[in-house]
Amino acid sequence: MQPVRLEIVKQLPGGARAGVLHTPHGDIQTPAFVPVATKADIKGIESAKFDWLGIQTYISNTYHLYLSGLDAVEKAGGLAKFMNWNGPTITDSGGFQVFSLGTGFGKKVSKFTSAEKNFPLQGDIPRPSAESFSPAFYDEELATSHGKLAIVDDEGVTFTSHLDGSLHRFTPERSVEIQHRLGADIFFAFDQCTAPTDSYEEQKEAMERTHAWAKRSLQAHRQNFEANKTQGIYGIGQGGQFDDLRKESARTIGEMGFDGFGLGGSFSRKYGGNSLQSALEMLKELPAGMPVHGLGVGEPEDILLGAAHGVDTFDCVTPTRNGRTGGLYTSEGKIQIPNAQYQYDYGPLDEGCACPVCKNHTRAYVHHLFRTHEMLGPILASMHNIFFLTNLCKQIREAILNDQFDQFKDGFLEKYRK
RNA sequence: GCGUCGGUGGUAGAGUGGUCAAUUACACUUGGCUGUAAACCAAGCGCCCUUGCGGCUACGUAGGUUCGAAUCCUACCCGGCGCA
Repeated sequence: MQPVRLEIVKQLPGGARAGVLHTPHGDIQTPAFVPVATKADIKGIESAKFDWLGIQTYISNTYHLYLSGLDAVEKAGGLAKFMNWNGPTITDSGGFQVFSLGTGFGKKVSKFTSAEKNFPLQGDIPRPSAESFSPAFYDEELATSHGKLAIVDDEGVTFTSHLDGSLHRFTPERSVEIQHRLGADIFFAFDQCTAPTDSYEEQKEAMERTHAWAKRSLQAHRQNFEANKTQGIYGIGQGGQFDDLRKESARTIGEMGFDGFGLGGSFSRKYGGNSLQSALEMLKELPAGMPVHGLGVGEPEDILLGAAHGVDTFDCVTPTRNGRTGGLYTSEGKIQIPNAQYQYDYGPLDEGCACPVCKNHTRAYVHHLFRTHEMLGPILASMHNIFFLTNLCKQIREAILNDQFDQFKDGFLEKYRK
């Protein structure tokens, strides 16, 4: 019996579907929004409040927990127990950090043949073979800030810790091993993330490397008998904004035998255009019934778009990062609660919102908390935002079940976009 | 009363003859945030306009020295401290 399985309750002709994602630690009603708990916490919100906010599961990060806390998590009995959470958990592979700390961070990226370089690898870090050091990436800004390097080669990734500049190395096998130790119900294969602005050649290279890493990640997982019974592994597809690459990637990953599929890439506007639409082309190429997760998809419009195509789960930092920095989601679009206009606004954060924050507090109060730099401000804002997105998914699910998805979507967007 | 130190933009506080409409921080105004190097980042922040290495008014008040003053001199006003 596979540990992770999607039960499709209803699927519309257009692709949108409502289902139940079964995991060893419980079911997830889909579509579902998955808050990000990078370092074993949804920033500012303890697990006891998760139910209250409609949180069914969350996703933590391999890279961050590897750098600090891995042993403590493992000794506690895994991510969920460590956080005193009795539901399903997910971990991301760390592939995004390679992108975020490497080529995606800053714009000055130059290539060189790293086989010529003599890296000061320490301790028991396995040195990659010279022939595997094909064109790699060197980030000048990172090198400047740490005096070190961020490198991708075919075997894996050598990187410097953003915390202390120390040198580390991830391979697909290493990422899987760490994720086994974290023990989440669902985890992701190690991949190479790209930016929408990357060229066709760069996307193709990253996609092919991701495929090779996916195969190795899957193999590393299947070889672990215990982990196979208790954890499901999702493969990640890449391809940027190029439909042919996306389809090829989906077919390749789709037939490898993963328990689920992740839409990879970065959908942030700061890296260029929006490649989400291209990524959604992947769904048509996947095996029927395979659960699909949208990695880093978290703007309401994007969740609606993804759900319309059949994406089952979405994770994103948007509710917590926006919330922490003063941005609130409302049914009439995003607002900046610290702005002067809310100083004497004694209405709820969002009219009609059923979240615990809106029931108990006013815009004027949250505005005041931000102005005075009280930590409760970012916390309340994050809570409201998370509820907004989990509730959006809940409404999407109900709309699908009631054959009213299109009406709901159009109605929501019309109001949201003002 | 005498002596002494000081009065700079919303606040604190730099500057002590030209490169000063004035460093910096905070405050204020606004924008951004999509698998979290993020309780963050960015822009603006005297007035005017045909927005320009533009004009005008500004560093307690009033004069003065100087080609040129927030910066030097004089008087006055105000404040801290010390002595009477």
